[in-house]
Amino acid sequence: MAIKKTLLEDIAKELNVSKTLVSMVINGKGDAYGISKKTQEKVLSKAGEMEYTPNVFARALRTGKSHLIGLLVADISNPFYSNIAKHVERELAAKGYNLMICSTDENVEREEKLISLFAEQHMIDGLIIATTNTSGEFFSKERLRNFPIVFIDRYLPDIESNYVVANNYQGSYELTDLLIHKGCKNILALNITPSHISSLTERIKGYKDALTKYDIPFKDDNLLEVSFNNIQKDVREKLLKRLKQSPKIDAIYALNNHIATACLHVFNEIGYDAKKEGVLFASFDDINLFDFVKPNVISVSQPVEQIGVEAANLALHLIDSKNSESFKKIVLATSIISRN
Amino acid sequence: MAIKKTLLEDIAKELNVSKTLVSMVINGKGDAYGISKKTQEKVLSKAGEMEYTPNVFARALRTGKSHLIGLLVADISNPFYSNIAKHVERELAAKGYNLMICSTDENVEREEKLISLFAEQHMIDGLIIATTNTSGEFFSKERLRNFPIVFIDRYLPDIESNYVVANNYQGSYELTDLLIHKGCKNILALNITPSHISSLTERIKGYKDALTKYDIPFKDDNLLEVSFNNIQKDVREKLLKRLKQSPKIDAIYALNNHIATACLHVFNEIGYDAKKEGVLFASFDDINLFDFVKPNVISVSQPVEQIGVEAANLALHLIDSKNSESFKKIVLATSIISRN
DNA sequence: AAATAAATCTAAACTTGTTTAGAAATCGTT
DNA sequence: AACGATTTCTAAACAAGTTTAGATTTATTT
Repeated sequence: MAIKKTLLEDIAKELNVSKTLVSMVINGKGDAYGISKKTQEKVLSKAGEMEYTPNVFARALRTGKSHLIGLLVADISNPFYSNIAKHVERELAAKGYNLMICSTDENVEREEKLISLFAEQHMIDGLIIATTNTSGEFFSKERLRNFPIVFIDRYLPDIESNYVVANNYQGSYELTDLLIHKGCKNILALNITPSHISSLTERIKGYKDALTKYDIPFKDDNLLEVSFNNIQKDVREKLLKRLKQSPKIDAIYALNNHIATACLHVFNEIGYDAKKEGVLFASFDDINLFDFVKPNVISVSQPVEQIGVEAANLALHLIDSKNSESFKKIVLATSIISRN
Repeated sequence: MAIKKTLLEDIAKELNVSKTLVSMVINGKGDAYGISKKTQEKVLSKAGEMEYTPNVFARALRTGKSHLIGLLVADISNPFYSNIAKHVERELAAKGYNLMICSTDENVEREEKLISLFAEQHMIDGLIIATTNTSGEFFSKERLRNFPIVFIDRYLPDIESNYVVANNYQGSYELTDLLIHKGCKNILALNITPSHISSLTERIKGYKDALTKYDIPFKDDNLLEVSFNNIQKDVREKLLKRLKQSPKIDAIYALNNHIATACLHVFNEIGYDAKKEGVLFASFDDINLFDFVKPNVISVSQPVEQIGVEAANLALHLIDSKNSESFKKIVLATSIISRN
C-alpha cells in the first residue's frame, strides 16, 4: 500500500489557489506569469513541506521533454565506453539532465529497437551513440531525421551527422611513425573485420600513410583481419601463424583494446617474450593497467573525458536549437603514451 | 518540423473503431476483452502499416508502470560495476525490461536525488543499487519502504533489505588462507576508510579470522587505512612508509581493485620488484588484465555475471509480488585466481 | 466615481494512452 | 416474437501535469 504521493492539486487545495498557479510557481515561471512574490513563497514553502516532486511522466507527456538523454554504446563493460559514460553523466548532471545508459551488446537489432523506443517515442530528448550500425540508412528515417543525435567514437560516412570522435587517422599515423623511428620496418597490424567502422578504417589509413612516408612498402601479410565475433580465437590462430612466417615482424600493432588484450593472452599462453624477440607492442586505445603489463605497451590514448564533455554539450545544444542548422563535427586530438 | 506520430486515435479512425478497442488489441488483451479475431487482425495489420508505437509517457502515466529498471552504481567506469551492468541489462532485455544505468560518482547526495527522481516518481519500476550511503535511514523513508529495491555488492546492515552480494567474508578468508599456506606471516592489508561499506568490513573480518586460525596475531601495523577520496596519494604515502618498517611484510593484500591499481602504480614508480623481495601481491576483485601485470596478482574473483543475473531476476520478482513477503538475501561464492 | 489599465489568478483544454461502466448487436431458447 | 444471455464494441473518466484564454481584483487616470 504505497503512500499517496503529493500532487499539484493537494498543494493547491491547502493554499486555496489553483493548481495552475502552483504549477507555474514550481516551474520558476511565477514572475513571468505575474504571480505575487508572497504567493510564490507560500507555494514553494508548502511544496517543500509536503515533499512535492512532480510526476515525470505527466510532465513529459504534456511538454514532450523528459530531460533525459540516452547514451547507447556497444558494450558498457568496455572501459573506453564506460569512461566516456562517466564523463557524459557528470557534464549532463551539471546541466540538469539525466543520463540513461544502455548497452546494445554489439547487436544492431537491439540498437535499432532501443532507438525506436527512446528516440522515436521521445522518451529521451537527445541521443549520444557509438553505433554498431553499418550504414546510415536507419538514421535517415523520416522520424529520426530531426531528432538530436550525436555520434561518438564512430560515425557513418554515408550520412551527414553530428559527431565527436578522436582523430583516429592522426593518432594511428603518429603511433606508426613512432614505431618506425624506433627502428621497426615490419609492423604487424591486427584489425577487426568487416571493418566498416569509421574509426578503424581511419586507423588503418594512418598506419599505411605513415609507412608510405618512409617508403616502407605495405605488405598484405602485415595486416591480419580478425573476426569481430571471435576476437580471442582469431587473434590466437592468425598471430601464431604469422609469428612463424618471414619476414620476421618487429612490431605488433593492435588496432583496438580488445585486440590488444587478445594479443596479451596469446603472449601469455605461449610464453612469448616480445622484448627478448625485439618486438615492440602497440595498441590503439589505452587502458590504465597497461602501465603494468609485461610487454611494454605503446599506446594511443583517446581524450575520453573530452569526448564525453563535448558530446554532452553538443547534444544539449542540438536540443535547444530546434532548427537544425549545419552539422557539427568535432575531431579531438589523441596522444601517444610510449612507456619506454 | 517533426513528423506527426501515429496515435491510437489515428488507427481507430482509419478503421472506424474506438481507440479503446485499438488499445486493447495492441496490448494483447483482445481475447480477454472479447474482440473478434477478425477485428484484432485488422487492427494489428493497420498498426504495423502505420508504424504505430505507443507513447511511453502516456502509458506510464496511466498504468504507473514504465517497464524500466534503474541501476545505480557509484562509478560506472569501474569494471566491476560496468560488467555487472552488462549482465543485468542482458537479463532484463530478455524479459522485456529496459535498464537505465546511472553513475552517482560516489556522491551520496546525488544518489539520493536520483533515487527520489527515479523511484519515488515511479520513473522506474524497480531499483538495483550499489549504494554509497552509510546508513539505511534514507531507505527507511515511508515512500521507499514499499519500492522494489535490490542492493548489490554492498548492503546496509542497519536495515532489512533484499540483496545480492558475493561472499566477501569467505573470499577474503580463503585468500588469506592461501597466502598463509604459501608461507606468508606478515600480510599487509590495505583498506578504505571509513569502511562502513559492508563488503569491506567483511573482507577485513575474513582476513583476521584466517590469521587467527593459524595463530598468527593480527598487528595494527599490518592494516593500512587509506582515504576513500584520495586512494592513490594515500596508498603511496602509507605503503612507502610501511615498506621501510619492520617486521618486513611478505604479502600485500589490496582490499579492492582501486587499491590494487594504486599499489601497482607505487610499485612502478619506485621500481619495487615484489618477486625479488619475496613479497606476494593479492587483490580482492579481479581485473582481466591482471593476467599480464608484472607482480603476479593473486585475486579473489567475484561472480559478476551471477550477481547481475540474480539481481535482475530478484528485482523482477519484487515488482511482480507486490506483497513484500520476506526479504531475499543472496550470497554468492567467490573464487580464487592464484596465477602461480 | 467611472473608465481604463495593470496585476494576479483560474477554469478548462490538452498531452496520449488505459480502464471502467455500459451500450449495441448478435445469438439461443422457449 | 420476446426474453435473457453472449459477444462485441464504445463513450467517458482517468492518470498528473502544462498551457491558453479569459476572469477577477486592484491600481491608475480623468
